[in-house]
Amino acid sequence: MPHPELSRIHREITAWYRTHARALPWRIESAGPWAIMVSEFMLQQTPVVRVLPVWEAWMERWPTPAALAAEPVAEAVKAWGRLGYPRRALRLHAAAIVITEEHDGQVPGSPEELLALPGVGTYTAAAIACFAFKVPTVVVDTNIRRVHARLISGKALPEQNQNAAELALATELLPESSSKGDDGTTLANSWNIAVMELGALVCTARSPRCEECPVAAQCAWTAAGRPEPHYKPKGQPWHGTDRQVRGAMMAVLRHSSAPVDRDELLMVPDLAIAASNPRILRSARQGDPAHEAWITLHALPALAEQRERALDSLFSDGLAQQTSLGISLPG
DNA sequence: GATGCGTGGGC
DNA sequence: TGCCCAAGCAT
Repeated sequence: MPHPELSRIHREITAWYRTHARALPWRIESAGPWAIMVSEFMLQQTPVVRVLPVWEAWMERWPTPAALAAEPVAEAVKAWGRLGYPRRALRLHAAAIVITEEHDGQVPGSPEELLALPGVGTYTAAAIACFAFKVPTVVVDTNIRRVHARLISGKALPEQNQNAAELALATELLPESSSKGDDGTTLANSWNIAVMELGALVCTARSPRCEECPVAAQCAWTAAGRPEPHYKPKGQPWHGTDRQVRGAMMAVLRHSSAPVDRDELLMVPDLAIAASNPRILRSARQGDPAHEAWITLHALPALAEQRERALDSLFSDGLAQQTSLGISLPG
């Protein structure tokens, strides 16, 4: 059933967005589909403040998909820096190649075509279509899910896994796109970005700023007395995991101009041994990021077997390759 | 559908 | 300090 005050909620949240939205560079008028697509890849599980400088450098260096596609994928991985989840850099590069070869260098505008690109899933396809091409499609991300859970369903948090009911709810809540603005924007486009921003700035996961919320009076969660979550989010282990070792190995590879010897990557955790290693000594200048990466890797108390496993997973993900000269980022 | 996948900041 | 979280995707 439709929410009794839905059109009021549409107005309140989109009006709030117009006065409170952050001025992000991929939101300005001149930001094209590629700029938006790059931002969406980087923003997958990574906060805006950390994306900003990397996005600026990326767009400066690769202003078009073809520019990125023309470079070895290792350059993309290095430029990705410390954003995390470096597989995203591989996929963005791969997507740039597909766009260059199959879409005449232009980011496609339909959710279906976007979905076929590497690294583009349901959310990213919808987001690019909505924000870059003004397609009035349903967008569902973690912010939007949380706002819906509170505002409509009266719960502190959405379910741990997105389900069909959430998609159905998001579809019901999407405004009609009967009238278009001068730039082709419909209320549906504005609604999607506005709800996301509300979730990011006000209706946050922890310590929501309900006193600043434009729809606090309509909020089912507030009306219910803001009950606690009905489940405990399960934290991801980090210390001592393969992921930690992978991350440290990737940092070494990013900073290595030459291929790295396999035995050095797998060297047993021992700072004394590491510090006496000729390669590491060579980079032992003060503040040298390459040296820092080596020290970090060899300070990890990881078993030899675990290091083998981590390295194998880098190979199978395509983040590292074995050449006759040693291990390096993929060509 | 449950897992694995980085990184760093905030509380 | 340790834990939680951040515009998900692929398998």
